[in-house]
Amino acid sequence: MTLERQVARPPAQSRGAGPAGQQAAQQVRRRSRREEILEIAVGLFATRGYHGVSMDDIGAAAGVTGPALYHHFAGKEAMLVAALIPVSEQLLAGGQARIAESGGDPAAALAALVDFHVEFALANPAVIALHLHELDRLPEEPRRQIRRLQRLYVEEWVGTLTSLRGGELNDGEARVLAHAAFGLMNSTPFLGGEVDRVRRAELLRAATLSALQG
Amino acid sequence: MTLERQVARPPAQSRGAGPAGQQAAQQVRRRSRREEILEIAVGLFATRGYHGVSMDDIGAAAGVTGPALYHHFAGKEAMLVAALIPVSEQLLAGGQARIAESGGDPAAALAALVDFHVEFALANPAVIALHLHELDRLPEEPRRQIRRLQRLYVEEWVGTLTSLRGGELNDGEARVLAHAAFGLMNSTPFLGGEVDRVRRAELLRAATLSALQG
DNA sequence: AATTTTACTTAACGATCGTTCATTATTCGG
DNA sequence: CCGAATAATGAACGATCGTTAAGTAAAATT
Repeated sequence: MTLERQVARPPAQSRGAGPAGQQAAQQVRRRSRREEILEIAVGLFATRGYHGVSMDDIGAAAGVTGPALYHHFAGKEAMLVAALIPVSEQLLAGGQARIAESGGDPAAALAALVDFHVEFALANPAVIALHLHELDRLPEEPRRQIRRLQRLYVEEWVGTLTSLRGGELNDGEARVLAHAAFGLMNSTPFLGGEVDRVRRAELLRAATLSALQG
Repeated sequence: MTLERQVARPPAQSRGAGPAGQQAAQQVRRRSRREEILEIAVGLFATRGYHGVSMDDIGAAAGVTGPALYHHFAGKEAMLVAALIPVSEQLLAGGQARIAESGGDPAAALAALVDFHVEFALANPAVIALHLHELDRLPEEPRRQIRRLQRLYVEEWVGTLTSLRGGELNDGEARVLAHAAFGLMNSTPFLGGEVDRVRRAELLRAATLSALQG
């Protein structure tokens, strides 16, 4: 009843419990333990919701107790922030880079944006879901920072769309279409297998481009 | 510190506290109190998450204390079920009706489905958001029932899509596109005003049809 | 007018949660 | 070999949560 926790972390016990943590200390610690725990927490948050997961749950999934997490994160909210901020930054940076590489051609920029976002969503379904669902669980300060990054990313899309269809769309309408495109491309975490990943990317790319080009 | 709750329910005090609940007892109870409370709860669930809202919160928003809610619902989970089941039923029934009215023409059926879903999403943004985010917070029994209804609704779309593009799409691929279309059309709760509702519906309809017709 | 029903209140319960604390074991630089 | 640093443990805290229970007052019913 009290000690049925260490389920994850395959060979485990390299720290703490076991008699000795001997071999391959550098290889096994390929990623810092902090990032390892963060990835586990993101998965739990994504499937059961931020409030639906306790610190003990996260610890158990990582092979430790709940309080042990406080050696890596200031608290539960800090884990959510640490998961969400890099996503917003990567999306914004990636979007800006794709536009810059398109040399002023709006059609090429849009295609590059769609390509980038579809790949990102397929590669990080859990974080995308978190970003969509759990942003409001954060306190003012970090939430505003994330929303600022999100807004900048959206504006990259809005600018590209108005360059392409400025005659028929004002900024507000382009924003509606941008969010619609995100909804379309971010639908990918909601379906497991059944269709090959490459084919799925192809379908989503084509559908998004059709939706945005009128 | 103890009695700062009755904020909502405009004239209020027709029951309980006040000296007398005199006029228009039939008109004011246009909807049953149960549905009134349910609508308030859905709004809170949608914006702050199921676990982010307490029974006391819901009660306070409805002008009563938390335990008073147990006269209308068996518990918190029962409120979520009562909110989600009718949505699934209405979507399925509406989708089947639109297809039946299209007399075997797949193109007309798809247009009718898109029209119906866009109108539904624009009319019920909070319930749509709930349906997307909080389904996993339910216990097995009602969750399975809702998922069954959802699946049947999706299959209506899949059938229509394969009738229309059967040469290029198998069932799994059509399912990916159907979910993508839902993501697109359900993006509407994520943007307040700025664009007129009629125009928004027009943009979403056109984008969805373009996305699905290849 | 008496009685049942409905809607609500306050108080309290057991459980769970995020977090802190004191302690212990392991790793590593000098 | 020693001592600081790191990582984790079990116990415990205050707070909050969903829920139950007992009692009250107005509305509906008879």
